[in-house]
Parts: sequence; C-alpha cells; structure tokens
Amino acid sequence: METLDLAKNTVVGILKAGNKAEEYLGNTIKPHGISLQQFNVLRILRGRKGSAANLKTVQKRMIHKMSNTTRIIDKLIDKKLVRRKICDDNRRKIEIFITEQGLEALTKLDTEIQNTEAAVLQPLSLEDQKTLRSLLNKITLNH
Amino acid sequence: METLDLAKNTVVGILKAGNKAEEYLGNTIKPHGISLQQFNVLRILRGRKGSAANLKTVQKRMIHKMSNTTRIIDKLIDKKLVRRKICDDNRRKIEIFITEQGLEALTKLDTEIQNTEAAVLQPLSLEDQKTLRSLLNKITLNH
DNA sequence: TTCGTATATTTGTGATAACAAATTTTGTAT
DNA sequence: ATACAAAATTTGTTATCACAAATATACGAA
Repeated sequence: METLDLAKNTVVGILKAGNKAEEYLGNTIKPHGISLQQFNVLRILRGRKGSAANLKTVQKRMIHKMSNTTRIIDKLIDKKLVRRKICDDNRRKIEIFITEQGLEALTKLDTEIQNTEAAVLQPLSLEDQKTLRSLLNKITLNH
Repeated sequence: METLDLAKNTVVGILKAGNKAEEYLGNTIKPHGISLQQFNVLRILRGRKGSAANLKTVQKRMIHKMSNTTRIIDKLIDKKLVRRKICDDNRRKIEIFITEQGLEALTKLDTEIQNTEAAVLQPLSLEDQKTLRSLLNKITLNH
C-alpha cells in the first residue's frame, strides 16, 4: 500500500522540489534583470575561468536543455554580461566568454543565491543534504 | 571543500532531476495530445473520485503553481476530458469534474507513466526511493 | 441599501518555451 | 573541383508561462 505508489510519489516529490527551487531562485534573480536560465549560463561560463565555451558545450551543461541557447546568449550580450566570438579554426563554432561585468553581476548575486539555497534546504540537516545530493546524482548521472 | 558547495550542488541536483523527470514524463504524455500540466490536473481530479474540485483547490495542488489554471482547464474541456460547472452556492466558484473520457485517457496512460517513473528512478533501490521521497517531502512540506 | 473589501476566476500582455526547418560551414568521397 | 552528408548554430512558429490588471460575486458594516 505504501510501496504501491512509491515511485509515483517520489517522482512527484522530485517535480515539486524542482519547482520550489526554481521559484525561489527565480525570485532571487529576477530583480537583477536576468532569468534563471541566463543565470545558469553565466555560472557555467564563470566555471570555465576565462577559457571560452562554445554553444554546444554550454547547451550540454544547461539544466534546461533545449535549443534556444542562441537567444539566451543574445540577451546576455544585450546586457553586456557575455561576449561572442566566432571560433577561428572552425567557423561553425561560436565561442562564448563571460565579461568583467558578467563576473561582477554574479559576485553581487552570490550571497543572495547562497541564502536562497539555504532557505530551500533549510528543513534538511547537512547529513540529509549529502544523502539527497548523492541520490539525485544517481538519477541524473547520464543525462 | 566538499561541504563548501554542498547546498549549491544539492539544489542543482534538484533542478536537474526535476528537469529530467519533466522531460521523460512529457515525452510519454505528449503523443497522447496532452501536456504534463494538463495530465497533472487530470490526476488531481481523478484523485477526488468523482467529487468536484474548484479551481482554487486544483491550483493549490498543482505542481507548477501559476495563474493559468483557467486556460489549462479550457484545453482539457476542448478535449472533452473535463467538465466545468458554476457552483450553486457560490457563483464565484467553478467546479471541475473529470469526464468518463478523461478517466479512460488516464487509464490508457497509467502503465506508460509507471514505466517512465521506473525508468527515471531506475538507478535507485526501493530503499533509496523511500529515503529520497522522505527528504524531498521535507523540502516541499509547506509549499 | 450602498460602500468597501475580500474571494474566485478570467483575460491581456510580453517573455520564454518547445520543436522543426533553415542556414552556414566543414569534411569526405567521387 | 563537385556533390553530399554531417555538425553547429540560427531562425520561424506556435504554444505556454508569469505577471498584472480586470471582472464578477459575496459578505459585512454603516
């Protein structure tokens, strides 16, 4: 009886938690004039420490994988947070860099985001968080 | 070092898992001509076993909480999966019922959805799933 | 009754999503 | 070279989303 709906309830739990996290993060980021997806792209680029990323790579690492990466980058470029350059050796590829201004924007957001993350995870002990992270990683391992 | 990014990684894990679940479920449901959100509303209505639900109630139980419930219901009505009726005692309220056709549609989907849920959770043992469900429930308790 | 406020739903809107088709460039075989 | 297929990105289109404002109804107080 309890295990009958285990998978269903677990999946619904995943969806609900994902939605709560999106909502909280979105609300934190929105006042800064960027969307959650744009923010995630910025973080991906920062993670590369100055070295360029081509669109394909960014797309692979994006949480929401879809084909509008171009337009997300476009908006970040409008805001001068990111720079685009056609790759020299392969002109099909586009290299994306985060700008100084982009790094500054992220820095400003870092504390707020940390607080938001803490708020979402507030009901969980550190041990719980580790367990959760590990279980979720199993799910998304080859995604 | 490991715990430094614990919260961040856990939240990213939540987002990624949520996205994978949405993608898988969406792909399962789409060929049947309804969206994930529409499907969830149908399931909420079925869960009420014939008794009506007003819009507000549906909205509260929806995973994606936003104010387009009216339009989601509209689409389900177009497909004859759901019926709408103005509440007698309070004409502000709208009562929503799932139709026979709606129940049949869900029945047809049930097995497929179960398979999809199993596919998403495949890397997890039953014990893991219980743990995960419990941890996620803590997060979304009062959402 | 009339006014004000709260509740429930609907609608308008601009932004973003998914999906497919088009474009550009590259590499390979003939 | 030329033609063809693959790869990377872009663009078009339609549907959906988030948010705010509008509508409709109910309820309580003056």
